[in-house]
Amino acid sequence: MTDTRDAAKATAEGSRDDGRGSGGNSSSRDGSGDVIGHGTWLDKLAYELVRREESLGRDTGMIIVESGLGASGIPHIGSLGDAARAYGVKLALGNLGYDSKLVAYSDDLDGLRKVPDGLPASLEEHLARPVSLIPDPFSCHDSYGAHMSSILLDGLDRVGIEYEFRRAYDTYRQGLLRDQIHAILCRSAEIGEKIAEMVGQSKYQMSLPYFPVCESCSRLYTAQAVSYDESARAVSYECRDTQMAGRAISGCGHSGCAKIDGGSLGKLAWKVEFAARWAAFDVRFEAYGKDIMDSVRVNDWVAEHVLGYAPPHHAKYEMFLDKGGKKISKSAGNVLTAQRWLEFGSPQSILLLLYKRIAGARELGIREDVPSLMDEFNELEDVYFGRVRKELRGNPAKLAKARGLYLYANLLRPPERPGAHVGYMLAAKLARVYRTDRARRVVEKLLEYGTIPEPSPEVEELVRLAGNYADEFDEEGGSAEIAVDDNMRAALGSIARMLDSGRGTPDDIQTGIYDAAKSCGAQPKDVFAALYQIILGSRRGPRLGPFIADIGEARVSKMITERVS
RNA sequence: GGGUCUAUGGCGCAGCCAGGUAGCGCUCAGGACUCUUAAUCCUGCUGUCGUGGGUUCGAAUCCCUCUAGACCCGCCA
Repeated sequence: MTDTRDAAKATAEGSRDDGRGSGGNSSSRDGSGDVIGHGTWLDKLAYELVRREESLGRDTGMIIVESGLGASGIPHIGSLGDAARAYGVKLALGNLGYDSKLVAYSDDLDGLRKVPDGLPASLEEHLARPVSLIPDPFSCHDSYGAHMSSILLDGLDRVGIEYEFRRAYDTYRQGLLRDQIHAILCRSAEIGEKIAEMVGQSKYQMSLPYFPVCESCSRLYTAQAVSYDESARAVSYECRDTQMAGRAISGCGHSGCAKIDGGSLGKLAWKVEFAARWAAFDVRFEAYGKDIMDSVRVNDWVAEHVLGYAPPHHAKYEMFLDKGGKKISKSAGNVLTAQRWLEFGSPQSILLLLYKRIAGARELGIREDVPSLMDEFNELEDVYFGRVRKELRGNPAKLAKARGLYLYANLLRPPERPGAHVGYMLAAKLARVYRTDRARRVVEKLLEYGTIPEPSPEVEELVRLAGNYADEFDEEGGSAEIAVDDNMRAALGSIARMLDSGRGTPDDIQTGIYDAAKSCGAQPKDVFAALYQIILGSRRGPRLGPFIADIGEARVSKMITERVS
């Protein structure tokens, strides 16, 4: 890594940012080189990309990064990840001094191959039709495809990602890919051979890598392109029965001729479509999931050798898995959408998840990951604002990376000062106790504890999120066992009676508990622990006197009685 | 058949993609503090960083081998 000082770096130095993140740009002590940008994988990727563009001699005036959005199923958090990471590269490029923008491209001309679980079976009749021609089963958008895309776009909007939206439907209708389609179809035989050689798929040795939409029944895939007329720039096809996702789909028998310039509807096969788009839109970066690795390899070859366009720089990522280690399915049952995450976690927590790293698989669950990412964001904020954790002190590269990660999680627009840091689980626990008038009462408690100096909208938002978490993932803590011996029983009984008399100040209650424990020969420590167990389901908790006064003496008395008798 | 990822104290994980003292959370055990701010603090659980090689002054980290598990692709897009 001795070659990291060059023009790109110099440009990066010149760019003005917040003035803090660049503080880590000093040599690391092993002398292996300077930190690039903000020291994260995004910066490294952007740097590599720029170097490559320069060696290719391409213009870097406006670098397009692209993300493809599936529109055939409910978009899960992995789809958001593809776009968010591409946007991260755009930000890193900007930080290095290059203009860049994200194109979000909806594959809304893809055919519906399978009705996702949880959606009406009436969609069956539309199988193999382009999703942009299928009516929206929820009747709120122009089409099925538009409905699905809108869910993802809403997610992007809510985390603050900016993009230029494009659709396959418009792209083909406007004939934007006509030259690329022509070039590909003219050399389809050679491409078919190459695909067979590269990935073992023999299909395109027999048929053209282009799917017209049958003008009679408006289905894709059944309409099989049999020949291409180079001068007319049209494919002739026959609509035949075919197999799709393991089931038979009937063709209508229609024979037709489809122009490739937008006059007729149709699309390229995936194995060659990316290449056409990259060349037409001048895409310089596109991330991809490992499930389409083969397609990307073929597309790279097609771009390079058929279209004469050096393919974009890539980054491969693993799928997000759910906690069982299964791929997150697109069926409605367990889809982890951005919207669902945002019920419990902040936009920054989602971005932190996606920007933290790209390599490696990860199992993802809201219950486990939202609290830790929410807290991790606070830790990074502390690092960024100078309360450096000691293990980072001796390592400038890692310090820069931590700060950089914070910056990206804020989309490079960090706040002026750190927010109030409240542990997520603490907020959730308090929210679990105070279910009515939650925001006000939890904030009151936090003030009382000295956790926060004053109420703020951010804290209220945290309470709202943590409250949703508490409601959704309510741990029935009452099930834990308490060792109740005779002394303990007597003490708890005595406390219950005291609470029933109901005239205690918080201090009276606190003292009363202690006295009851001692007079019954029980360890106060154990009695307190038992009470926490009964009330909160945990071994510890807030100071009990004020706490019990807060939630109601009668209620606590009842909880004790129910538990001990 | 092809490919990718994962393997780190009792449990769960971070660190790896930019090599530099093996860390965090939880749990458990013991101790300090004669009622506890969500108490706090101390100590311990003696980690062959899956195996075997290689590169390096130095490897959990980079390269190769092997083992086990998971996932993806297999003529759908």
